[in-house]
Amino acid sequence: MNLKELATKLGLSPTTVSRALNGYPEVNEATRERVVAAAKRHNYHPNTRAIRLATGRAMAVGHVIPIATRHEIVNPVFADFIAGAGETYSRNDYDMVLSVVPDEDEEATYRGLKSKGNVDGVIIHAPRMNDPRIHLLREIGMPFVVHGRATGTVDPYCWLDVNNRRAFQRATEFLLDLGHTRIGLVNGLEFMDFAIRRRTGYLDALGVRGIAPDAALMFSDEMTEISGFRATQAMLALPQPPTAILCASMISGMGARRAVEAAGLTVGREVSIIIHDDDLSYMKNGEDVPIFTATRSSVREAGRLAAEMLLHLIAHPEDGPQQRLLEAELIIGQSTGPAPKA
Amino acid sequence: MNLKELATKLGLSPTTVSRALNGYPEVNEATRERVVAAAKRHNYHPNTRAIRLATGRAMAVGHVIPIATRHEIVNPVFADFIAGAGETYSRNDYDMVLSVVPDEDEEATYRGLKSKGNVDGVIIHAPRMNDPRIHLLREIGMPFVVHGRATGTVDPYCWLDVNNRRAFQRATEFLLDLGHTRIGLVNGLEFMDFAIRRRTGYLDALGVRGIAPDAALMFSDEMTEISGFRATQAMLALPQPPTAILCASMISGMGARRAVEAAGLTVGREVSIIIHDDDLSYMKNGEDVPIFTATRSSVREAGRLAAEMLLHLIAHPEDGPQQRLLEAELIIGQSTGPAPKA
DNA sequence: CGGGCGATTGAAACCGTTTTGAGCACTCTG
DNA sequence: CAGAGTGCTCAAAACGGTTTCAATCGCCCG
Repeated sequence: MNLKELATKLGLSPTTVSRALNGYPEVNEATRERVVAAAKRHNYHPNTRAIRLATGRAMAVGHVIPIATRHEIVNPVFADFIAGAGETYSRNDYDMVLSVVPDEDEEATYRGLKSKGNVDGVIIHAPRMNDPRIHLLREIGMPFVVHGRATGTVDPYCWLDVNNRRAFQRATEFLLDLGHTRIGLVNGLEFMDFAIRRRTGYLDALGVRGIAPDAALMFSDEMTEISGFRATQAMLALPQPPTAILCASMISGMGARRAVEAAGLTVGREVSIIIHDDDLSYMKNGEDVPIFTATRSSVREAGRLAAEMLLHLIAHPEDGPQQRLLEAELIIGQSTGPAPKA
Repeated sequence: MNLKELATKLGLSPTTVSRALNGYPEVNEATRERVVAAAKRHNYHPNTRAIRLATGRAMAVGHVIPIATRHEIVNPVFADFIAGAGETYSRNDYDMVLSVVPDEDEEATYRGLKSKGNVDGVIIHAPRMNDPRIHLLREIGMPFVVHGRATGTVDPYCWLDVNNRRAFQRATEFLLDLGHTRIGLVNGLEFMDFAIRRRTGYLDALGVRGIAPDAALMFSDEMTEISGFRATQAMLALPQPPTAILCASMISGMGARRAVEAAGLTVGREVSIIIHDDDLSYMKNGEDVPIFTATRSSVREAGRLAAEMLLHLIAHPEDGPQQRLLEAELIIGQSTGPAPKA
C-alpha cells in the first residue's frame, strides 16, 4: 500500500493525503480524520526511502567505529553509550547506523557518509589529543557531537563530557584524607583525552598536599583485566608498594583486586582501590552495596544526552555548538579504608 | 555534484554515465574510462537515498535490541558480535542499523522496519525457547538470520550457532577425568536457548558417568560478576562444596574466582573453574597463557559469518535458509587441576 | 454585485538515481 | 543489396514520497 493507492481509495489526491498524515494545518479536519482512519485500516506506512529522497534528510545518525589497532572501542562502555543514544534515536524516529571500519578507512568513511548522504550527523567516540576528526568533520560540513573532548582543539565544537579531572582529583583527595600517601594510578591509554584529564586530576591532588608524583606508581594501558592485574602486581613488588590504587575502570579494578589477593593482601585493608564506574547495565558495581569505592557517571545517560544534543544541532544549526559537562559522584564502597599503620 | 551535472559536464546522458559507473557491459570502454576519470576528478558519489529509492533495496541490515527487562543484551558479547557483523557489512557496502527499543515495542519495530522499508533483513539476537520473533519475521516476510537457535521451532530458518551442548559436555568430561565429582554449574538465564543447551551438555556428561545431578550445584542467572560471585559463595558454603565449577562466561567466572579467593581457597587447587570464553577483543582470557581453562569460540567471527549468511539470503532467497554450527575449542588454562584428595 | 479572501484541494514539479524501450550507425549474412 | 544483427547511446518512465503553485468554492464586504 503506497500513498497513491491510498489516495485513490479515498478519492483524494496524494497531496492531500500526505498533508493530512503529516499534520499540515490547511487540511479540513473531517478529511484528516477520514485519511488517518483509512491509513490505519490499510496499515499504510510511508516508505522511508522515498521520504528520505524527497526531503533530502537521511533521518539517520552515524557512529563510526574503527577496528584493528584501536579496538579499545569494542568495549562495554561503548555498548552502553550506544544503548543510551539509541533510545534517543528511537524516540525521535531516527535510525542509528554503525560503521565498523579498519582504522585507515576512517576518514574515507566520514567523507563517504557525507557525500553519499547516508546520515545527517555523527557522534565521535573516544577523542584523542588534537583529534583530527574534529577538523575533518568541520571541513566537510557534517554536524557532530563529541563524547568527551579533544585537548588541543581551539575552534568551538559540540561536546558532552564527564569532568574526569575533577573526579580523579576528588578520588585522590579522598584517599589522601584516609592517610594514604603512596597512591598508584592505573590509567587508560594516555593519548586518550579522558585519561589525560584523569591523570591531571590525580597529579593536582597530590600536588596540593605536597606529594611528589612517583613514576613507578603510574601506569597507562588499555583498560583490561590483565593490564590492571599486571600494573598492580608490579607496584606491589616495589620496595615501597602503594597502599591505595586508582583504577580507570571497573575491569582494570577487577584485575587490580586479583593482584592484591594473589599477593595475600586484602582489598580495603592493606590496599585500598578506587575505580571509575561507568555504571554499565551489564557490569554493576554491586547492587545495594557498591563493591568498589568509585567515581560514578552513567555512560548510558551520556549517550542519551549526546544524541539529544546532536538531533538539536541537526534541527537547529543556527543555535551553534553547545557543550555539556557532567559531574561524577563519589560512591563509597567496600574497597577503601584508612591507610595501614606503617 | 550529482549524476545529471556530471553527465552534462561529460556531454553524455545520465543513463550512460550511470551504466558506465555501474559496470554495465554495453558501454564503450573508452567512454567508461572517461566517465570513471571524471567521476573521480569531480569527487562524484551517487546519492545513497536516491539509489535506495530507485532500486527498491535498503542496502541496510537491522539489529533490534530490546532494553529494560532483557537488558542482558547490552553486554560485551553483543558488542563483539556487532563488531564482527559490521565488518562484513562495511565490506559489502551495507549499512548496519541498530534499533534500541523498549521490550514491548519490539514487534512493532520489526513490522515498521519491514513496512517502511528501512532494511533488507535482520539478525536475531539471543533467541529464547519458542522465540516468537521467528514466526513473526516469517509472517511479515523479512529475511533473517538467528544468532543461536530457538528450541521448539519446527519450521526451517537460517541460523548460526555454537555447539553449546557439546562444549559444556566436553568441559564437564574434562573435569570428571580430573577426578572431580562435585561439579557446579553457574549458567546463564535458562530461558535463553544457549543456556538450555549448555545445561543439557553438562547433565549428559554427568549422566554418562552415573553421577546424579544436584540441584544445589546448579545456578541460573544473568552472567554478571556479582551473580557468579553469589552462586559460588553459596555453593562453597554447602556441607559438601563442589571442587569444580563451570561458568557460562568470563565475567561470571571472575565473580566465581573472587568468591573462591574470598573463602581462602585457591583456584586450580581446591577449586577448579572452567568458563566459556567468547574470545572478546576487550576481555581476553589471558594472552600467551589463558587465565581460565575454557571452551572458546569467537563471537566476533560468529558475527562476521552470520552477516555473510544474511547477505547471501537477501541476494539469493532461492537458496533457502542455511544453517551453520560452530564447534568450540577446549583451551587448557591455569584454573583447573586434579580434584583435591578428600 | 464584483472583488477579495480564507479554506480546501489538486496538478505537476522535484528529489537523484536506475531501468526500460527505442534509435542510430555500422557490420554481417545470405 | 535487403535484412538482421551488433554496439552504443539516449529520452523518458519509473521509484514513492514532499512541496510549490494554482485552482475552486463559498462567503463577506464595500
